Amino acid sequence: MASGPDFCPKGAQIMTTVEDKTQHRSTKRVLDIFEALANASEGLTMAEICREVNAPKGSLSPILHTMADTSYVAYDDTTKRYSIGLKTYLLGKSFDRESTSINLFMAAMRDVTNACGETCQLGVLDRGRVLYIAKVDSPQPVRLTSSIGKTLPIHYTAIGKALVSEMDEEKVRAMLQEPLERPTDATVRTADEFIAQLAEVRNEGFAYDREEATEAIQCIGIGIRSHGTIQYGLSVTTPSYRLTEDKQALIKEALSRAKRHMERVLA
Amino acid sequence: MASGPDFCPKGAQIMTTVEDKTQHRSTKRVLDIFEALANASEGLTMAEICREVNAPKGSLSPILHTMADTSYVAYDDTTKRYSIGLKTYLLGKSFDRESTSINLFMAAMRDVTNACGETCQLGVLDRGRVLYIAKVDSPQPVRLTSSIGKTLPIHYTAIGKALVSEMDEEKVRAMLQEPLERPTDATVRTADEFIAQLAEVRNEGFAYDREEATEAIQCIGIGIRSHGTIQYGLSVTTPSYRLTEDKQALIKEALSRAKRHMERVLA
DNA sequence: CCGTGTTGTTCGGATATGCGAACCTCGTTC
DNA sequence: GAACGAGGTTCGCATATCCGAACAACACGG
Repeated sequence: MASGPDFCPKGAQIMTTVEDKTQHRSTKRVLDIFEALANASEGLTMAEICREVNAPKGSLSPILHTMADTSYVAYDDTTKRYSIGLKTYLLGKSFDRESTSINLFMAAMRDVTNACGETCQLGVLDRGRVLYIAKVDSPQPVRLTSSIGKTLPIHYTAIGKALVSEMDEEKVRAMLQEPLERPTDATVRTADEFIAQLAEVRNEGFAYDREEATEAIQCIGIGIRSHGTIQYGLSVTTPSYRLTEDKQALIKEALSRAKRHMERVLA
Repeated sequence: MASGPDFCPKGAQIMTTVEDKTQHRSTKRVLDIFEALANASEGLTMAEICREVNAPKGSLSPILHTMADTSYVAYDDTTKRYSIGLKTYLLGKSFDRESTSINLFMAAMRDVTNACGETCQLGVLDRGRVLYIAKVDSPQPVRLTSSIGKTLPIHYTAIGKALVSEMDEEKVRAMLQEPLERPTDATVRTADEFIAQLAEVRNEGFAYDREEATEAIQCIGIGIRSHGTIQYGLSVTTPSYRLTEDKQALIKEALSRAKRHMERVLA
């Protein structure tokens, strides 16, 4: 195969982003629609969906119909907006019925939040970024908008650093999209700097986000191991002014305890 | 239409069931795969999925790859089984984040279960059947397998009767698949009988399943109205031996109270 | 009542997807 | 180690899907 540079498995695509390889187009569309709808709390019109998934409405029309007919998406006739449907909601339910681990994780996270009074988050690596999959809010006044289901880059999140701390350097470099996005002045500038930080994470067992994602907010993270490799990242988020020495010790202790619990569950 | 026996909109299909009309095939496949995986707690092999969705593996392969690449399904390399993935779980989460009503419904249902000590269920109409969307278990020893996400016919469920009690007779008849499935001796025999029951439901405000679905189990249901029509059905399930006169009064009171709460929420 | 901006549908040619069977790669069994 | 079965991939041809633009339906504002 690969008979020349003109080889292109999906000829018609415009190839704006390089991310698509040998994906099944229709399937990707369905999933992209789900994702777009999940991120839009008020629902989306067809035109908006077209923009999000980068497809003409003529193509999306039959897909949306099928999804609506089966209640996987809901269609509001008065507002002309599509949103996540009941069946989709139930799909998710069936997941945490089966996968008891998620429930046990949540229990461990509640313990952490109880112990240190701060928000606790759980994330995994998803295509080079941190995907947040669970959160237990601190009892303190709410701040951070809930980011469950959203992703952030690995290079300015404690969970991200924890997740990749033991991976091969090349693999990690491949995940970094240079130039590195820098939401604050404290954000790491270069891949080399980032790689250096990972050595410290390995040494200490904890990963830090020192106001690198958001001003005046810090995180402490730890990696959760399963079958030999770090699969999950657990973190505690706190405003800097509350992060005294004692508090930091408390948080680390709570995280370590949760790590032990979770790793026992993961067998 | 029906210009001849050779008319067939999707030529390649074998057309075992008559249910497909102008659905987008690929989309339906994706959704069917989701549904199959959701119903299989231990995951499915590719061959099993092929049977479930009635498609050759050559066709499903690219679809499953795409779904797995994006974490919407999980693939266990050692057991060779596919199951619902993290992203799908998060889709569901995003639903109850938006739709606050589901959470408020759950609160009302917990109140019902607290008040009468029995299992409370919530369902909607989905393509002529009752789709169970939420449940609060009674504190009593567990029995009924959880049926969230599953469907049952309308003709032997209290929720089903409540849901269709105010609909046009023809529409209701269209939902009944004759001959009527009869899981117990008490199950209604004919469409006419069923239609007659609905008049009673309208009169009394409550729908009953008197051991029509399962021996020795009864349900009392009530319809929840939104924008003028009954959109949800709420029910309490209890073993017959526990259903005394007093208990029945208690249940009806709890259901009525929940109905008021829920309808206020629905605006 | 006509522009203008929506949402959504239709249609024919271009092209990706689907089917089915043969093939591959492992384990297992005898 | 040959035969077998299960999970998965590949490939050519038949065919369903996609694109894009034009069209239809409706709402809103002047």
